[in-house]
Amino acid sequence: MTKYLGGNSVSITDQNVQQRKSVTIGDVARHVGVAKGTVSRVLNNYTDISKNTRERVLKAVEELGYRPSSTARNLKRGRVDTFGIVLPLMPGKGADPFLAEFLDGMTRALNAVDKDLLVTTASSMDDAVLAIRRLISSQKVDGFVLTRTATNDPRVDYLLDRGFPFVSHGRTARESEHPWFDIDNHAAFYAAAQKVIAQGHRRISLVMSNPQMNFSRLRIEGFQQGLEDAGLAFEDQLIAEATLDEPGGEQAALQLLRQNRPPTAIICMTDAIAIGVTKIIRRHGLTVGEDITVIGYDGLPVCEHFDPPLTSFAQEPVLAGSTLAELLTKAISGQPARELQILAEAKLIQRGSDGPPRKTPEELKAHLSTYFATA
Amino acid sequence: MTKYLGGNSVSITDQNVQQRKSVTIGDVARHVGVAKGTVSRVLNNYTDISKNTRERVLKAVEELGYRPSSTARNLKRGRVDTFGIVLPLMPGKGADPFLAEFLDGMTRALNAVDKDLLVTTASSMDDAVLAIRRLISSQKVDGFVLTRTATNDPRVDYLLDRGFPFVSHGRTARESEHPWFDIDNHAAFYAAAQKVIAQGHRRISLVMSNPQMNFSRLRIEGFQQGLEDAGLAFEDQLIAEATLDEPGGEQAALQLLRQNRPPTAIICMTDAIAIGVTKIIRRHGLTVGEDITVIGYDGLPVCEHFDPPLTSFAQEPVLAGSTLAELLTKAISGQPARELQILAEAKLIQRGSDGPPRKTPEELKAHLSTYFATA
DNA sequence: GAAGACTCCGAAATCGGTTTTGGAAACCGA
DNA sequence: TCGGTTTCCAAAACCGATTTCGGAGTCTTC
Repeated sequence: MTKYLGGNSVSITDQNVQQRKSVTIGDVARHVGVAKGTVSRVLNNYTDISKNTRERVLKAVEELGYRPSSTARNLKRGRVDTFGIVLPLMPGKGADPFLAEFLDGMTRALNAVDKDLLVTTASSMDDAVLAIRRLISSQKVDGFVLTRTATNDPRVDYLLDRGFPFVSHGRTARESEHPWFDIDNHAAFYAAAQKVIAQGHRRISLVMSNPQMNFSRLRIEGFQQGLEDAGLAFEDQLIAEATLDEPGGEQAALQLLRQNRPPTAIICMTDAIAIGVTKIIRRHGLTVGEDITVIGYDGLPVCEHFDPPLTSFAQEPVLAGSTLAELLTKAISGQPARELQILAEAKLIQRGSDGPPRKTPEELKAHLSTYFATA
Repeated sequence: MTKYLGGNSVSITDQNVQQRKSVTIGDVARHVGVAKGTVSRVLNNYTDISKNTRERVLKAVEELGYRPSSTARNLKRGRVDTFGIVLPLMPGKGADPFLAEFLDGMTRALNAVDKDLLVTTASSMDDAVLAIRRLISSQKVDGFVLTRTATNDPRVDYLLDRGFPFVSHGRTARESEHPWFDIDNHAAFYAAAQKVIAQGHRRISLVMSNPQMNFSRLRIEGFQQGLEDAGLAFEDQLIAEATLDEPGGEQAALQLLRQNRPPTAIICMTDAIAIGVTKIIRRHGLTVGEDITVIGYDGLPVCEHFDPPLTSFAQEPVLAGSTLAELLTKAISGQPARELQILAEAKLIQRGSDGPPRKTPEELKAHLSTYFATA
């Protein structure tokens, strides 16, 4: 499986030997002929330093290439200028396609205020709490960014109880008590429902995921509200629950298409689910965007190149990351939580997978029954 | 675009006030009635501690919930038990779909040895070097993991010159001087070439990317070798260069299909390129896997659900991450670089996008010319 | 029973910064 | 000229751990 290669190599040990000790504040002080404290005060912009001394110190800092050791500084200051993020590992598959951009947004914002990001992973909520506890007690971070927040989130409970600063990506049951950034899921699914209704659809399905997740619940409620405001009933049989991946979408689609009066529009909780749904529809000889409308959510870049390109809602992961970083920075500096709660709107990206219904539910059924008979 | 919501909130300031100072080694020592040094020795498993004292100290540690401050420990120890990774942000789009799993592999391996991972991003090599320099001089990390290595990589040069420990994901021009983990790209593309030749293909294209990237060069050479060992010529006109994304694949495919004798098999440097190629082929009324064979590389999960599912090479991102973390740990502990170089094989995942040629190049041309005439 | 070895642990130095304390020199007003 | 400010900086304390040094007992050993 794996093999080892040799090579004429300089060992790391040799490298370490080369690595002369780095210059300290004492070196700078000695070089200028002042006390360590004076150098420190210059670098931290204290005002009680004469112009002359300041310049001499700065010159020496430049010459010697001095950079303060963050470790030493942190020890005295009692903070580490580092934020933590515990990435939730999806049980099965389905990596987060926005992760890189999200991290980019965060680190970019953090760089601007000279902070860094410590990343770790966890495959369950309990693991996540454990990881958080470890990082707090060893004092490796000043605050946390929580993603994939659940309505009742043990991480939130733990951090609030402990009084440790954090921000969440997504609201929670205790949203009034902490800073957060969220997308208005309710509004998005309300808009989606209204949109397909305006196109003429009357039998509209929702493929939802476990409503325990906060975003899931809000999307469901938005959808329901959208139907009701248009005078349509929220029929249980038009709702399918699915796991957050393609197979989930496939299963859900099968369930929906087997009904007596299949839906002419299917709104999906995620793009991954929409992909699964699309696949099943196509496999039954129907055309997505004409026979059946499919709308996703996430705005995955890859869906743009599908056939037909998937109509979906866009997120802005870079913005989310940078916003969260800024919120956390402010929270740590003492700003109250209620001033640090931001709700952003999702944008519908209209592509090719939606359109007015071309067939009635009955016509769909007639078409489909031939397929199910042979299958 | 965004709006702000209020809420009855407990401010973070209040949270901070709650947060009583954490227990230090001095508290433990006082509680037991020993010196700080003794507590430290117990916790670091020194042997010159009596069983009795050890137990009393451990009990107190347990009772008080003491966890050493990593900051203070690091200051004295001169290392921070943290590795850095600078994620390259792809210029345009195309986030790394394996990032989450890769990070998971790394952090999992690091957790096992009680270390952490500091992440930052950079959108160019120069930025990356700058970020590395900043992290080194402020002593925030003990070593680096480099990804997306280039043959002549300024990060490698910088780190080798500075004698700072690192491992690279992918080999470089100076591969003998540092630890690395790599996939045998040469062998994979050699295998791909041999495979389609065995299926009966004789006009075989390669869609390559900028050969300045190390992996790119190796794949090209492997492909070339595969052809030559089968007695086939490496024809320049059968080679197309593309950017590492779908549009790149589309452009390259157009170029290849316009030729007088179009290829019956197209081997692509990445799955993203293969997706673009597939799209163009289908758009010209041809069937992938029958009329034209397409093979990708990366084993993107999403390609499994394509139509037809894309034949590709699998990576194991979790393994890559954990291996790199272990290599770096060993490198820092002084093991020579030549013992820390691991080459792993890629696995071909056979799916539906390849098969024996059904049309000759001439037949393809005949079919295509009608398309190009009308287009 | 004295010398030497061994066991166990207290005291203090140390890491590299920040912050407090206090004092010398300059300045200022009366 | 003298007390009172100001200005500027040296010295030392401090953050919380690790590590060195050395010493008080105890145990061998001849």
